[in-house]
Amino acid sequence: MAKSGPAPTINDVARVAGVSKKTVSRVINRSPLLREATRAKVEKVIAELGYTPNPQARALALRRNFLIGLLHDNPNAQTVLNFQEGVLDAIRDTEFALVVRPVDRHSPAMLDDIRNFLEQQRLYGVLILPPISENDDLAALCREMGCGYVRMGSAALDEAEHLVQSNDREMVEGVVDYLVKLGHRRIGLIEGPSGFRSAFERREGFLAAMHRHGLEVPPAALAQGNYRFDSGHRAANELLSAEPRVTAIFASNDEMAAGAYHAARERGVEVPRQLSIVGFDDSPIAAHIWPPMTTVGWPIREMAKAAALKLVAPDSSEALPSSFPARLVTRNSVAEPG
Amino acid sequence: MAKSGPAPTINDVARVAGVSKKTVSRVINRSPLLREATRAKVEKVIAELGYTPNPQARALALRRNFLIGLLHDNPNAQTVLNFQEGVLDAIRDTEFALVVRPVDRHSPAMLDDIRNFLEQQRLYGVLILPPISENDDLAALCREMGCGYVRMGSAALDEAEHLVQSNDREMVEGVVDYLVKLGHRRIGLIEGPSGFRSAFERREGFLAAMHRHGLEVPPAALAQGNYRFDSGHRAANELLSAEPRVTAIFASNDEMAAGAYHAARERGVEVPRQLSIVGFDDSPIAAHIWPPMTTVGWPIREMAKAAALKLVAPDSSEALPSSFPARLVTRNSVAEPG
DNA sequence: GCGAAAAAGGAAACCGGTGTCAAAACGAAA
DNA sequence: TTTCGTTTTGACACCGGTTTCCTTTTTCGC
Repeated sequence: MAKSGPAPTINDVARVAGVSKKTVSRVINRSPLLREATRAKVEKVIAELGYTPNPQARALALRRNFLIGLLHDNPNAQTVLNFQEGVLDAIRDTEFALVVRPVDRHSPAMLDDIRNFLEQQRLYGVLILPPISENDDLAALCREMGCGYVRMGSAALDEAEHLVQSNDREMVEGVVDYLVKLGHRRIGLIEGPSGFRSAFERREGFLAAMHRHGLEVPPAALAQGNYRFDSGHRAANELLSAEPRVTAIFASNDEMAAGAYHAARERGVEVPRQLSIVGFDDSPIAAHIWPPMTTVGWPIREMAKAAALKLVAPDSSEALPSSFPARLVTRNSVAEPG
Repeated sequence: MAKSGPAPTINDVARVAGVSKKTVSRVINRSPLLREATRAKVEKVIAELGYTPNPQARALALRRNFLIGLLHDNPNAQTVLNFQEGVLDAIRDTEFALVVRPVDRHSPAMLDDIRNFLEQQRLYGVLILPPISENDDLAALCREMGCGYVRMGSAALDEAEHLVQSNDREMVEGVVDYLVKLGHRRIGLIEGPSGFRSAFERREGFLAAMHRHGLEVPPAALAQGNYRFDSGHRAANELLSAEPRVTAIFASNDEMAAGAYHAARERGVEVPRQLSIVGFDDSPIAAHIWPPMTTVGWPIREMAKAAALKLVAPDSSEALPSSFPARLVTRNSVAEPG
């Protein structure tokens, strides 16, 4: 393995093995049209030289490359990072690589930025994380530019081939069932920002379950947040100042739930004895806050893996599920009311 | 801007503009050997056709590509993500893209994995985040493979051209000064894992400052952690069971400091009235925990930007600092003792 | 207006792979 | 041993850029 000098090329391999480059190419691509003896001979030389095909040359000749992009604008770092790891699980030992692109949802130039990015890099495809995965213009842009894409979402945002989905609505219903079973009747909701599909699904799940249990949801039990810590703090303050006070709060994500913890603490309301709190996402803060928070976790890493496979190997991924079940992570922020 | 069909190539531009491909290439590369009229003519056609050079073809011809890698194995998602954004700040509007590669520090195959990755992708260079940035074998591997690299670190790990550095040691000394000034005398340290340069620097800073103030550091005031939440919890329990009890704890990162919060709470020790706690990193948990944590923050995004520029534009980045000052972020986890 | 130097532009090869298609090698049947 | 039909293999063009080297054009002094 001579490591010095320029990396060996397909020509070097061909010359040393005494075959044509095309034959080497066939070996690399596992063509079945090869005699076993030839394959062995070439593979030996490849190993000796430590040859690796040049991905840029391959990309050029094949008119496609091996870069998959990750587009995100995410309030939750841990989710994004877990997602990255899940994608890596899928593409490790393949020639694909993952390029990331944080975007600014609030910038009016976002779509143009992304268009430039796609034009420049000519990605094989992109994976889109919520919340921007809910942007239909973005999906349309991908289609228009002939760029593969898979969206992550909490609802049926797109055709199955472009979607990996979680069942937020059902899970929220499960949370409400759980709280009701413990005896809670006055349950407050901290909603996510309007316009977000995930926020919508979670609210609908909440309202549906409350309705199913025959429980009222007065306006004072509904407060709006924006998925950020501060907004959860503010929203919880609203909920807690209404009488009769709610005995439980479901927040549409963990950050806001953590904000609710603060609000409760400031008011001398003890969690969970006087107030139960449930979050959503199972982000690290849920485990680290005191008392540890009961929340809903979704299998982000598996979802990421499925999304990546759907993009790079649509055939083999048909067997994989497109919808993933979240699960309740029970910790210590919930108790019987009173 | 005909968006349908295959993207226009340099040949299309040349044909439409009535010049040779070389001339178009000169325009793209801003060659000064061009008449203004020619440049204008070609640029007009480029704009009309919506032409973008194919990066794979460019990479092939130039024998280098425009991918920079991010190698990390990080306990802190927010840091990694901030870093990614900082890198993006630097390479936005350039042809570079950022490829991420989470690695497993504990895997014996790590170096081989990374070698394969570098061989396969032929990156322009890599950015290496702590803690694996402290791995000298990894740096040696990059050199051996002719791959550019810049390491982030809390000490002089490498030559200036390969390093972007924070001044952890000084900052920790500042923390101790601050605590001493408030009246603390018995201060405990939760160390990071041995073998980590950042952990070493932070400990040395701590010991140096204590020494400078003429304060003792009995063995019972030193506890070992591994940068994870649980280890902070355990270490704080050790510190808090020794008598006379420490009145302040400095933890080498925020996660461990959060663990110390838990330990204090479990023992009925009130923060900050009975125990002051200071963390390091200014990660989100520091702002979200109750009471909000005083900690040390470093300008990760600026450092990332500097690191990326150092890699892709070493000339222009000479003006940028290589060492960045951390700063104390004062919140509510520190009070006078007693 | 002329010649020379400088500037501008083009032809062809090349980067390292892959596709096409024809040639060569092989095996079985005659 | 020849023939014919498969398999294997190779020659060559091509992907979309850049580089080298050479020709053409322009500029300018005289």
